[in-house]
Amino acid sequence: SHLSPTFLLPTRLTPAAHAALLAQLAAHNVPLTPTPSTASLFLADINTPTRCRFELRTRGIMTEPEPLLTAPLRVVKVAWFTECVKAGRVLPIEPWTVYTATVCAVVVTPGPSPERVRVKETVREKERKREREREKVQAEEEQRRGVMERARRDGVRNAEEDSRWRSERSEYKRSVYGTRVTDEIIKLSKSAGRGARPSTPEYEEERIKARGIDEMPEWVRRNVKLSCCRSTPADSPNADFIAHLHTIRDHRTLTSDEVGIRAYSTAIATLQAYPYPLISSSEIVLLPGCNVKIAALFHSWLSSHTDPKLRTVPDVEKLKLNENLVGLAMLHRIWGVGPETAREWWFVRGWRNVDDVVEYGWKGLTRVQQIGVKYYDDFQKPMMRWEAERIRDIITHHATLLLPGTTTILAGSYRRGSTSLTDADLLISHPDPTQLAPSFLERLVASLETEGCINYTLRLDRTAPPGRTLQTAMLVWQEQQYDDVRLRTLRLPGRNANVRRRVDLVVTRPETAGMALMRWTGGGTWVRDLKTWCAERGWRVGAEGVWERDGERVGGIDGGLRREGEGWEEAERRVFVGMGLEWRAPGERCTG
DNA sequence: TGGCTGTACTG
DNA sequence: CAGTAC
DNA sequence: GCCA
Repeated sequence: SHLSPTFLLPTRLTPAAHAALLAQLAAHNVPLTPTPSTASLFLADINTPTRCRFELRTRGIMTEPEPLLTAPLRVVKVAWFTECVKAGRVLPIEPWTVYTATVCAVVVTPGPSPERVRVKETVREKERKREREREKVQAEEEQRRGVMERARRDGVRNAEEDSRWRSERSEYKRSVYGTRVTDEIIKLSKSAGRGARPSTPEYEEERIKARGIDEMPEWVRRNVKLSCCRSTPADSPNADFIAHLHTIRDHRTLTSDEVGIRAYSTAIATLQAYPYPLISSSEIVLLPGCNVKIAALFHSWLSSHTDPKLRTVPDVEKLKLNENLVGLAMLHRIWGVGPETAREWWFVRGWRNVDDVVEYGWKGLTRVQQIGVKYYDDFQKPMMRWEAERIRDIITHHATLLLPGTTTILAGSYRRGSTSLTDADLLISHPDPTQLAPSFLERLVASLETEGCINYTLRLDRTAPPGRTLQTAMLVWQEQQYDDVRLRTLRLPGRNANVRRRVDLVVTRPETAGMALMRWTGGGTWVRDLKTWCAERGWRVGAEGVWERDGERVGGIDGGLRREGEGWEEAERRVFVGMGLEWRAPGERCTG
């Protein structure tokens, strides 16, 4: 009661905890104020003054640090209050005070009010929780019924309902019966260990129909889980089914389900590496990174239709029709808009399309989001390989003017062989380590800007702390090729109709060229597994791809560009060797 | 039952 | 720190 | 969601 107007900052509090605390504060007659600008005491779960200042600033309250005795405003740990309650009396506030300050200005920001922030959190959390619950229920149901049980029952029912499946030599029939039998095998071999299979005569005939562990690729038999240790081509005989897993992973992305993203990425990478058309769900369970859930999805897909071209997974189709997800995906496609922002715009602000974003929120967007919105359409358009090559040639030209002897290579999906690209990743280096000044990237970007090739710099690593060997720039590119007719007849600068492209530049010192090339060639899961591979060996990847063990550089790994005319690929090859990995052509790293 | 690749910029 | 990107 |  003798306290000043108090505001509870919701930062880092769950909505439930926030609400509970508010109720508790009210119950103890703490004078709560609904507007932070009128408060002089803030309760918060924040540990640093810097963060306090930031939190207040986002609420339009500009502060300067001020000594405790004279400060009119202070931020205090929530724990102070809870301790007081526990002690049954008012404890000294000083030990819990994180930040003391004076207010220099209060700005009425057009941005979200604290209340909106709170609402935002609530909605977001609810959404996530709802998703989690839904999936948990679904998963439990899967477990309860059991893949095997379901496969068997469905197989029987289908066979009885439709005599076609019995009379025809349809692949479907074979697969259903194959499923039945091999599920038995899996059950046993999973528990008894790989390769342990029942050899009773009644299985002999059936085993021919479904692929057994002995007929699996070598990496399956060896249970190789990391995609960097096997070949993953771009084309898969199971592409149709894999596409459904992609849909689920996209959903997990939009709901910020990190674990789900990881799990489905692993499964996708495995199936993408699997060279045979899948016959049964039991076959899937043998694959590393795939288990009953993926098998259930496959079974669902397999039994959805006799015609492989028309097969679907009902649960996935529901996702595709979910208008919330469709909307979120659309907003998420804006460069600079991740899952959090997409959810806030869609659920809290109610923006339904990119035009809504422009109309109602333009001023509140970050700079890169504005650029992302501006070129929304262009950035969706795929780029042909020759375009990436042109970009490479132009940049190489400029780089060489700046520094003769510069060498470049296109990485990313271009190097993996994609025919259509979403961006161009260009690596730049020089065989002589003494030649690459820390400012090289900045000067190169400046040069390209002067030339008019670059519209915007989305991000640029400025001159780096000593020891950094690698710098990146993320750019918006537009080829300077004007409308010739207008230029000649009207003598006007024609309208440049060229599509804006995303271009990433990576300048690496020659010592780390091989590593950088690996990193930027991808794909995503491949690189992740590469890091896992190294972590399993006690190796660490430094920021610029320097390989260390206990602070020492790992012996034998030499991914440097050599002066003697050796190229990028050679450098990368030596990294493979040094890490004890078999060389994989870029086209075999298509982990999706 | 815990852990999941790892780093850097921006606001 | 949270969000985003590679 | 899968694995150790």
